[in-house]
Amino acid sequence: MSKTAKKRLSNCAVVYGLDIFGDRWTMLVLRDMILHGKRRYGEFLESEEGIATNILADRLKRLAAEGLVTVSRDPDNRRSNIYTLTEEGLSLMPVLFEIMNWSANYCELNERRTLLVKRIREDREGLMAEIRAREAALRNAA
Amino acid sequence: MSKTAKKRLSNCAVVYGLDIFGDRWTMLVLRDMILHGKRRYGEFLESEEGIATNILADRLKRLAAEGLVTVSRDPDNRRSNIYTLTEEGLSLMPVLFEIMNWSANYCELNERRTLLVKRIREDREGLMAEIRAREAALRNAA
DNA sequence: AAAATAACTTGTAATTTGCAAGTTAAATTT
DNA sequence: AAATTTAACTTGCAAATTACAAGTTATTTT
Repeated sequence: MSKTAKKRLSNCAVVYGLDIFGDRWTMLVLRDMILHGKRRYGEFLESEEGIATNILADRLKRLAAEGLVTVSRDPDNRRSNIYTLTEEGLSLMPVLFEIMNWSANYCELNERRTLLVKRIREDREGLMAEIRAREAALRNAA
Repeated sequence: MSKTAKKRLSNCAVVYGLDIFGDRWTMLVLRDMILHGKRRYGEFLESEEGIATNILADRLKRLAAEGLVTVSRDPDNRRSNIYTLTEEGLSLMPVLFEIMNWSANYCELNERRTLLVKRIREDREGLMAEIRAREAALRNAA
């Protein structure tokens, strides 16, 4: 039995979640999709953390395999893939926001990020609704 | 500049948090401390995921270095170290609970774990208060 | 004094990550 | 139509990390 399958059988919610999205690079891709609306391979490459191309390809493949994103060809530019968050992916927003909320107590953020954390703390539901509306609009435009 | 220092300067709250506690084994140690009240090296080794001894030692050292736990000698058995959550460590409960909440939508849990998630969803503040009271009692007993 | 316990450390094989160059399909330019 | 550029990867390989198994050290128990 593969390591992944064995771990799935542990039946622990923390293990389950960590195996699906807990990887550092996976979380950063999800951040870029959720917070910045990024959808294309090249956009993820532009993030300041400098992810390697083989790692990005691998993580996108895993996200799709796990059902957190869907992949489709851009009909206007068939060289491009478009990655879109599913409901399962979007429902990770609370996890992402709690990570940010915690970190904001302990690290120094620039003004833009400080405002984002303020919004998470004061109007988290509103922010989530905005992000969902943005994703719905993107899906309908396709 | 070391990789860790370089990443700290990214000033992103998600990166910051992931670098401190995002590692899979670190999260599992935190789970054992928060949910199960584990405090000793041998107790962490007993978890069903089967962490390697060198990895456990490394993660406990990092948690202490980052200020999420403190280490002290058990005065009654000086072979033992006692690991205790700090406020910084305890304040990760929302992150842990959101991971569990998310996972419970997608994986099958046994009855005990299902009840725990139910409690997180229905009385998260009560559960957090209980855990904090337990940790305070442990600190006072020392 | 000898044996057992608790918490590691060490050496090393296996696996993963990350770098840099290369490949393929599709679009654009010449 | 051919050549070049673009977008998204794949590949080979070095470096780093993980995990296994045995060993070490300090302390307690017998």
